[in-house]
Amino acid sequence: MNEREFLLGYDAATFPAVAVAVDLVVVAVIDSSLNLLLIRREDHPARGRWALPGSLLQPEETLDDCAARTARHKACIERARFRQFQAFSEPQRDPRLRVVSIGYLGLVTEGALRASTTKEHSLAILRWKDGNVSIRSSDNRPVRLAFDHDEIVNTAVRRLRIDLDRTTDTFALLPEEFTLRELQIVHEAVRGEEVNKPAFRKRMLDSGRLEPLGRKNTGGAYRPAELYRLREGAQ
Amino acid sequence: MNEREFLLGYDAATFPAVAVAVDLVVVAVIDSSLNLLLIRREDHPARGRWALPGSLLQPEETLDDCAARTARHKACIERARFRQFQAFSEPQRDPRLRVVSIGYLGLVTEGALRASTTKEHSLAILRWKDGNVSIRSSDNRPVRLAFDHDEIVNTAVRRLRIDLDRTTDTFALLPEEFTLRELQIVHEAVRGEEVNKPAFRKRMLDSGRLEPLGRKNTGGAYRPAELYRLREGAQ
DNA sequence: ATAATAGTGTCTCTAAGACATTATATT
DNA sequence: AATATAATGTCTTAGAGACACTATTAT
Repeated sequence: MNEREFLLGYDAATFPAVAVAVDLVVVAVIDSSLNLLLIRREDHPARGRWALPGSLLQPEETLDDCAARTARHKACIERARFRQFQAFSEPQRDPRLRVVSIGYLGLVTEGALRASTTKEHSLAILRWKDGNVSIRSSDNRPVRLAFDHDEIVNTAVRRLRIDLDRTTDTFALLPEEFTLRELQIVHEAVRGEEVNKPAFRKRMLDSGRLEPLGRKNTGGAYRPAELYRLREGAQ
Repeated sequence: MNEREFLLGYDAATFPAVAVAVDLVVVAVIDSSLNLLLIRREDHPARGRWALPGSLLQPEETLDDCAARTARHKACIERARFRQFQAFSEPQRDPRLRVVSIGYLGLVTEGALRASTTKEHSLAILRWKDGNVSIRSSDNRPVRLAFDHDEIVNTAVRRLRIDLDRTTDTFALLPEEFTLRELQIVHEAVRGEEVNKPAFRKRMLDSGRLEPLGRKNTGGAYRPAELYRLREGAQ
């Protein structure tokens, strides 16, 4: 029997029944803090609770495709880049059926997050609290998400912090043109602590990632700051 | 309808048919190089090719459980800690059926890897080659693994390098008691480049991760080296 | 004694933190 | 002119790389 004959006779129905899903952690920096997009569950289970936007993986799509589709349809996010960070597989994590969920992190600008917060959406604030991420509502009350989504958010923000200097993903939290002060605020929000200004500026300017635009941000109060953008092809 | 009633009536058979699997990247350092455990495929598809040890996720187990089970049954590895690093989801990556595979990295000692290399197993050598990982047989010929396992290995070794200083996982590549020179060789193998000796020693000793044992490795040739072990609870 | 490896000292360079100072626009 | 923020300068400290040197033990 050659490989072709084998495949023709293979019974694809004999594998264990598992569903695969994607859950999105969509984050922006607003008022110097990380903000998280939540969606209210309209149906059981956990009806009425806040949760991460998610979808089941469809037969013809990759996980990246599924994340992009979920962002479009459930989070009104069109252009963000989503990155896989971890799979969650506790057998009872979804009471309906066995779902292995792949967590995806998407970083967007404040404007994009505000634009995608509709009636059934909400924003929560993420703060570092002795080594963990605490999720709070805008009136500073703790929020407990549906399913294991608290854990998914925790893992996502840890990964975000690890990748802060290692990749250029973090720049997706800023508009195309930004000032060094805005970049510093983003770093402070991700790290959960203040950053030394001269050292930060030197490090960023020496990194080769920034392209000065030779223009300043008009419209702000007091002295305007130089504008930069992420250099094309920067690692 | 409350949540309990909803769940009783929920038809779990309506989700898209996907199988979930785990693939193991089992690595040790032998002769100053990263070595990878491979298993020969006995059945179609890709019969006769070298592949990573893998299994389908069973209904009652987590992905971590599945990785441990696969290590026991398909790689003769009992005690290693496996860490998830990425999910692979190209729809055609397995010709039999839709399989989303979660890559797991396990670091073991040279002795453990040699002990688990049976008749149907083989070792390949991993080398950094201008930004990618090249997989070669012991006689230095390139090896092409089954399915997308080349890509899985590549991703695993990148992750290993990222986590080299960030976690204490790397110490699993060494026996319980080791010398600083052996630790340096492990770091050089993972990074794919040489390391400055005095700086490396200072950095390791200052890290607080090492506990000197006050003994030396007897039996070696020439001057014996101080023995250390990973300090309990070290981050 | 010799050889080979273990381990250290010194110098230099770079990066970061602390803190103060200068610069520049808006009010 | 006053003010709030942008941007830089200086000093210090810590860590890493280069290179040479000393130390120790098997042969």
